[in-house]
This record gives sequence, C-alpha cells and structure tokens, in this order.
Amino acid sequence: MTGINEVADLAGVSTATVSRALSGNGHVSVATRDRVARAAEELGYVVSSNASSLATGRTKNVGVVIPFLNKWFFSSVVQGAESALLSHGYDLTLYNLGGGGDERRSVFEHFLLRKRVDAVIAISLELTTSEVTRLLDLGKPIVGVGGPLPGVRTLSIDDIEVARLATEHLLALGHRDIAHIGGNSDFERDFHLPMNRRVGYEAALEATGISVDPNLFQAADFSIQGGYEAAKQLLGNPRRRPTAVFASSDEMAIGAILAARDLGLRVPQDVSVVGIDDHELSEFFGLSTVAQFPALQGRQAVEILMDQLHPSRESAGSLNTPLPYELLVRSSTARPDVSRR
Amino acid sequence: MTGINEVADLAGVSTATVSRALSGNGHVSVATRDRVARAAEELGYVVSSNASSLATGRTKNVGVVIPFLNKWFFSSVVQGAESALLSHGYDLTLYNLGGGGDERRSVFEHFLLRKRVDAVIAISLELTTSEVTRLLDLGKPIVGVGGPLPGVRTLSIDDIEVARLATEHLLALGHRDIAHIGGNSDFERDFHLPMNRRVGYEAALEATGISVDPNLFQAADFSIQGGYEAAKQLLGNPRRRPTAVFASSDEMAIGAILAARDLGLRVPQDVSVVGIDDHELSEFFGLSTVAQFPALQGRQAVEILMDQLHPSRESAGSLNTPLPYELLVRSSTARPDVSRR
DNA sequence: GTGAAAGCGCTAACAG
DNA sequence: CTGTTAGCGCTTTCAC
Repeated sequence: MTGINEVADLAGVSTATVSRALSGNGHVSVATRDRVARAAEELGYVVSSNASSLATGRTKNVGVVIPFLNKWFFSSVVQGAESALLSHGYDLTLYNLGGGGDERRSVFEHFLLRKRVDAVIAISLELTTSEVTRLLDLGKPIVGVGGPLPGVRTLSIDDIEVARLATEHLLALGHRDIAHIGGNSDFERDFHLPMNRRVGYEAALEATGISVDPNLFQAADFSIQGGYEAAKQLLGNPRRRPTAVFASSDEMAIGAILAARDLGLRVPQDVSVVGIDDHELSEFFGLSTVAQFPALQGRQAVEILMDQLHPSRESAGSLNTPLPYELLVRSSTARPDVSRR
Repeated sequence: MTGINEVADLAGVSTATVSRALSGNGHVSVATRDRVARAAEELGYVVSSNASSLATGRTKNVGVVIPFLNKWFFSSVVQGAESALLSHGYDLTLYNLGGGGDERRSVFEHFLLRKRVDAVIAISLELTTSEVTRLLDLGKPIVGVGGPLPGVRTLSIDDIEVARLATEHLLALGHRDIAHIGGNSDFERDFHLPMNRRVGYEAALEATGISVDPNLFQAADFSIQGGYEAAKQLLGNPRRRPTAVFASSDEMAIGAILAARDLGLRVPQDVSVVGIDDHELSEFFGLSTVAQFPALQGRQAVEILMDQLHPSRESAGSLNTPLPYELLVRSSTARPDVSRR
C-alpha cells in the first residue's frame, strides 16, 4: 500500500511537494511536477481519500437520496448524476429511502451526518425542515430535484405548464371530451405533483371554455397497470366516452393504450392518448408525450452543486431552476373522428 | 461539529473510553458506557468516518459497479444490495460503467483503488483478470453477481437449466414447434448468457427428440421492442409458424405477446409465450416465466461480502453459489390448439 | 476498566 | 518554488 512518503523518496522531494504536485494546489515547477508524476505512476500510488478528507475537510463524495431506485425516472436521474459527478472527480453514495420512516431516520442520523458527504442531492423527496437545516448547518449544500424544498436550490419542471401543454395539444386537435388519469393521493406528498398536473389540465380546458367534468377523472398509481384499470373505467363507459385521454405519466398512458385496445378501440382513431415523461417504452408504443429529461436533470443538479462547492465558478442564482420539457407528437394522438358524434 | 473530545469531557472520561464505549470494542463498565452514550446523544455526536477509517483501515463502504442503472434487473439488484448494506451499517458507492472503456479505466484507477471501499460487488460485469487481482492484492474482497469471475465468489443463476425449464414447460404442454428469441452478440461478452440460454433450450428439445430448427431462432437486444421485431419475423412466417415462443427475457417475451396481438394471433390460444425474469410488467401481461429474484441476489451478495469482511461469521464456502429460480405459470402459455394443425 | 500517547496518511500554513 | 511542522479526529497498544 504505497503512500505519499515513498513517492516523495523516489522523486527526491518532500511529501508536501508531492501533495502539491499531484493535487494541483500550490505552485510546483514543471520539472518536479513531472518527476513526481512519474514516481507516482511507477509506484501505482493513489491518494488515500480518507487521509485527504481528514486533512482538508472535503470528501469528494456526494450523497444521493431517492425514494425508489427501480423506476425508470429515478434510475435515470441517478445515472445522469453519477456520470456528471464522476467527471468532476466525485463519488456518489446512494441512499434509497423507500423503506420508510425508520430507515429514513437512520440514514439521516447515522449516514449523511457522518461527515461522509460534501453535499446531498434529494430526488423527489420532500425533506423536512429539520432535515434540511441540519444538513445546511453542517455546511453541506443540498439540491433538490423534482420540487421546491424550503431554502434549497431545486430543479423541477413546471408541472402545471406541462400538463397544460399536453391538454392543449389535445384541444388543438379538436378534442372536447378529454379525460384525465392523474396520480392518486399516495403521491401527493411529494410536491403535490398529481394536483399540479390536474390543475394544468383543468386550466387548459377552462381557457377553451370547456367545463371540467369530474366523471372524466380517474386516479391511479403511475403504473401501466394502474393506467390500464383507470382507462377501462373511462373508456368502458358507453354513455360518456371521452375521445381523448391525458395521463399524468407515460406509464399510465401506455396502460390506457392497452386498455383501449382491449376494449376494441383504435388509437388514435377512436381515442387519442397523451402522457408525460418520454419513458423508454413510449417510442415503441407511438405515444405522444411531453418529454422531460431525467438524466439531464441529474446532470444539472450536479452542476449546481459544483457551483456551491466551488464558489469560484459562476453561480446562476435563482432558487428554483425550471427544467426544459418538450411536446413530442407521435402516433397516439389525432383529430377526433367527427363522424362518430 | 462536535467531536470525540467534547463527548469525553461531558462524560468525564477519556476519548479512548468514548471510542470503546461507542464502538463496542474493548471492555467498558456498563455505567460509563451509559454515561458516554447519553453524552453522545445529548451532543448529537456522530463519528467522523474519515478519521475512523484512517485509524482502522476499514471504511464501512462498498463499491458497486454495474453496466447500466436504468434497467429493471440492475436497479433491482442494486436496491437489494443497498438495503442489505444499510442494515449492516455500510454505505454503497455506485459506479456506473455504462460509458465504456475510458470511464471504466478511470473508475478502477482513481476511484476503487483510492482506498475508499472495503470491497466491491460487480454486477453482470466481466472484470479482467488484472482488475480482479489488483483489487484482491489490495485486500478488497469482490463478489460477482451474474456470472463466474476468475477466482472470485460469484452468484449466478444456472442459465442453461433455467432456459431448459422454460422450454420443458412448453414441451410438457404439447408444443413441438417452439421458437427461441435469444440475446444478440452484444450481450455475449457478459458471461455468455445468450449462448447458455440457447443451449438449455436446445437441450430440452433434443431430450424430447425434437431437432433444432435454426429458422426458429431470432436474436434481439433484450428489449420489448427487440422482442417485438423478432417475434414478428417468427410469427409472421406463414409457412412455418411456431406454436410457442421462448424468449430469453421477459421484456422480449412481452414484445412477442404484443407482436402476436398485432398479427391477429391470440395468446395463448394461437401461440404460447414464456420468458425469464419475472419482470415488473410480467404479471400485468399474464406472462408465464421463470422468475429470478434480483433484489434477493443483491442482498445475498452483501451477505457473502460480510462473511469475507468479518471472518468470525460462518462462511459458506463454494466459489459459485447457484441462485434460486422458479417457474411461474400464468396465462400466456397453454396447450397448442390441436385443431389447427 | 480506564487513561496516555503514538500514530493512520495526508494537507496547509509558515518559513525560507 | 520547496521543505518543515503541525495537526485533521479517531483508534489502539501499553501501562496502570
């Protein structure tokens, strides 16, 4: 386990110089820098991050806390964050808080506070004020992805606008009977995403002078199965069948497409379907959707963190950075079949 | 940032005693142990993992390297590993090697070797001998999930047997024309999984006296879309349409079900489909499959690591631990429709 | 059972 | 530009 001394000996300099040469902090002549680099290379020397962290107070490691990992959205954000961190020379330590209360407390008490991370990225997790302030008091920046957090830099898409855009797409095609499959209350705690998207949907309808029909709403759990079941209710109704469905997520939208098929309805001729996400399966199903870009969100969260960690860099500023989104029109949406009415 | 001294002062003992009391190493009287615990609690003291690691040489952190994160299988393994590690008081640092060559080298050179992890879990990644020996030389145990690694404890399902079981299920139902959608060569490098499953499929056929028809094979990329396209070729052939399809993964099997539907074939009346995995979508599609349990695999990998890290624990022994699997018969498989032939 | 003291391997003033 | 010298915060002999 070769240490800094051996490199210093081989290069014929002091350990301080080795440290400076290798870290790039402080001035070292090009000649010695080279000599040190060669010695380090030859011995296969790698700094001990622990010793370094202990001495500097910085760990070059950031903690990422998420509620689920095996969901496309979350794993994509993490993947984006991971690659961005790597390129900045940082490690990523993962904390999956799915387990609920007890695990969550334990993570905060014993892990995040254990001086192991320089900062934390919280993905779609509504941290409590106490959790936030404890971290901030320790001098650890936080950035949130997926919704506003009190006193914390966050990234989030404008859920109201995104939902509104999806609904407007349907309206512009000529649809007037537009159903909505939204998230159920289980997901409400995380930044009220279901409610915001519903608000956007209703706003779009009302702006067009269409009154909102509560019978055209179903709640589901953001899964394909949930969307399928919700859509069955909506599309199976012989009296009041909508000509279009706006689902709060692509997975639910895909469920709706499958439900339509099982009911003998053609998409988009008999019913149009639009979602939100641009999930990995959406292209396959020809789903029109408002894309959000989770990997990008992860990367961007990292950049914000780097700004806070290295104040030399230009910092952008605003507390809540809006994220890009984009309507992708594929084959699941079309004009309503006028002959039908 | 309260340190060990302050706890020692408050409790009226030396830092050595605090260390012993809190870590459980060495004897401390019950009375002082309590006093120390209370003091630590009161001050909100948490050990600095860096200082501790530096002093002990152990980091209580394990590195997990994976090729992808946003795939159900991988994220499930990681999730299982994460929760197991947490319960042992370990952190999990994630390295996504998807980026390929350069990133991979960098991870090995600069991250894993940086004395930051006590051990590594390699998921579906064929480490080179040099990578393995470097880690082992550093005294860092490795456990592999998903295939044998030279000189390393590994966990893997018996791909040949799993494929054979799936195929036998079809044979037992009376199918004789059974197509196979396997993985393409891109996935071959990781432990030859496509080839092994194909071997199992062929073995089952041959054991029943059925000769293998190369026209009944299609390669795909393990995705729903890939399975869909492959199945279209297989099932669209009017001359030699199989009555059943065995796909190497559930995602491809789901693609096959969707392809059958689009071709006007009913599943299972016109064609039976079986996969491998028990993917999160499989139940929804009624897919019969051979389940493997990725979260369990992650957990089990951690247990093996703990055995190596804490030799006091009873170690199991064998180098390659076989993993459980289980045939789940749902509604995508049935007897072939005899009237058809 | 408990304390004193010597490091763990590196970085950061401070001199020169 | 480079060396000397203190620590960073904990753990662990070695005595008592």
